[in-house]
Amino acid sequence: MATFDVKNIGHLRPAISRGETMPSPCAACSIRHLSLCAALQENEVQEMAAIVTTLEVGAGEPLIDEGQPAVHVFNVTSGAIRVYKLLIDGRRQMTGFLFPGDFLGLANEETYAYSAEAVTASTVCRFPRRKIEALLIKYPRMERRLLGMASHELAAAQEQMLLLGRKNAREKIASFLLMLSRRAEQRGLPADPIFVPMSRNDIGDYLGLTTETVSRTFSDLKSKGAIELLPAGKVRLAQREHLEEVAEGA
Amino acid sequence: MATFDVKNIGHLRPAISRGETMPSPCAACSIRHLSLCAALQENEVQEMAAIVTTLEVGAGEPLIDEGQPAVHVFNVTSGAIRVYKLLIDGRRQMTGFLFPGDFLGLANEETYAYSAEAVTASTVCRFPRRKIEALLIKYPRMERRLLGMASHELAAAQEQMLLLGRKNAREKIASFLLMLSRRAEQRGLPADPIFVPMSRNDIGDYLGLTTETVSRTFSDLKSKGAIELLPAGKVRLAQREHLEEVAEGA
DNA sequence: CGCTACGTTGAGAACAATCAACCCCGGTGG
DNA sequence: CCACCGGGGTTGATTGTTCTCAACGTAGCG
Repeated sequence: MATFDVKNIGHLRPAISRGETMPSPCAACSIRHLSLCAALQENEVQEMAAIVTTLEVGAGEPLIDEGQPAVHVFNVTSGAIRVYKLLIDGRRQMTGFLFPGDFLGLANEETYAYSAEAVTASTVCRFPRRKIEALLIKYPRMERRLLGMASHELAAAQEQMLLLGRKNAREKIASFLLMLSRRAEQRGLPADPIFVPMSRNDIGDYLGLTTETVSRTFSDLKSKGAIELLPAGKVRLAQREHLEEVAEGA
Repeated sequence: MATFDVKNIGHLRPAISRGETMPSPCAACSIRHLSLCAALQENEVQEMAAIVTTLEVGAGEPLIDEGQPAVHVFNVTSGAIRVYKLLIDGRRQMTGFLFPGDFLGLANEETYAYSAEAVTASTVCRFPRRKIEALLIKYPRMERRLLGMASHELAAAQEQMLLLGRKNAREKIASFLLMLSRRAEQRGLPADPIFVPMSRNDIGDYLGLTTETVSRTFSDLKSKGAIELLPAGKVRLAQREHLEEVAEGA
């Protein structure tokens, strides 16, 4: 047990600190085309680089705590982040899994409305919210990009509501696997043997199911030949067409 | 059965047409402070008025069909609108109920990702999407307001995911009634005897329940004295504190 | 080498869905 | 005028999917 860590802060290790003396991490950012920074021109990237801090977050470590002052926004650059809300008795609903390029921390209120933790060891770019807001005013193109990302997220949230409210366990799992596949593809990773870094419990909390039901449903899909469970958390979508049909409720 | 109506179009009756010859409907708009137009100054309101069409939509009539080209955006000015997505076998998930001031039609893609219908007779302001986009570029303040509305909606969507994935029937109904109460209050209506214009079936499709479960849960809350069912779709929240606790999962 | 976290599988329970009957009300047409 | 019809709501009986509780296997790690 660490002895001198400030709670929820000490684990966040700056990997590369403020931009001025170091080479800009943004210039070489490999996922910029996916991120908020896609909207930026060269000189604007400089301004972002000047206010960014690159952080490493270990597996399971918190990044955001619901209810805390919303002083930072983040951009995921590697790894996977889980975002969730809790009921007071501890029931948890994952509202999303974030991958490189995804944005995190948008808040209307003065406090975060959700919590976020690393699923696997991850790196994120952290920006002071106030400074980002100033940049948004200065560069409307960036604000437009952010609006685009927000409305994209909104569409995804509505799709997830359809899943949570109206799909059964098998349809939920099929939808989930296909979602991971599509997002991997967007990032230039293989669309078929997909990497599933999160636990059965995490998946359950994302889909409104229990660990056991997730496990049973995986087993069921496997026994029917629709998927194959490979070592190291990889899953092969052996019958993608079939999975698509199941996911749509056909 | 109407004989000459163009399908899904004929029922949309322009109440007041384009702004130029008519007195601007926007100038007297009573819910402007709640709407996108809250961000506008007098001369900017003129520009909105120039591109707006005010429509009346009868109870049950469609406003948006999922998959159709997203050529308009809307602002609700009276009544109530239901927004939903369907699975191919007909299962329906309501993604929201919209009331005066709420915005509708934001789309990243070229087509709508959801459908929308009037719950009760309603009026909406309709704007050509292209022209609104031009105004957003011209007036960044308006774009900022829209981003604020989008991130507010995103927070609401996450709250709804928590409800759909992790709350039981009683908690869902309690949350729903309190949501209606808060939104009525925001609009200057009484927060307590609330008006519930939508059917049990609509409520079920919003909460991920069946009609029967919604009805039973209402009856149950009534028998426990938590609510009172008044005539004309009004509901009294007799024990608001208790409902709050139930809704939070306490 | 044991501990813990995670995953799987089984048995039984529970909550909500399904199927069904009935009521009430408003609209329509005989 | 009134009988009929259809939609919405309520309630009951039964079913079924998922949850809960439990046991056990396995892999990683101190």
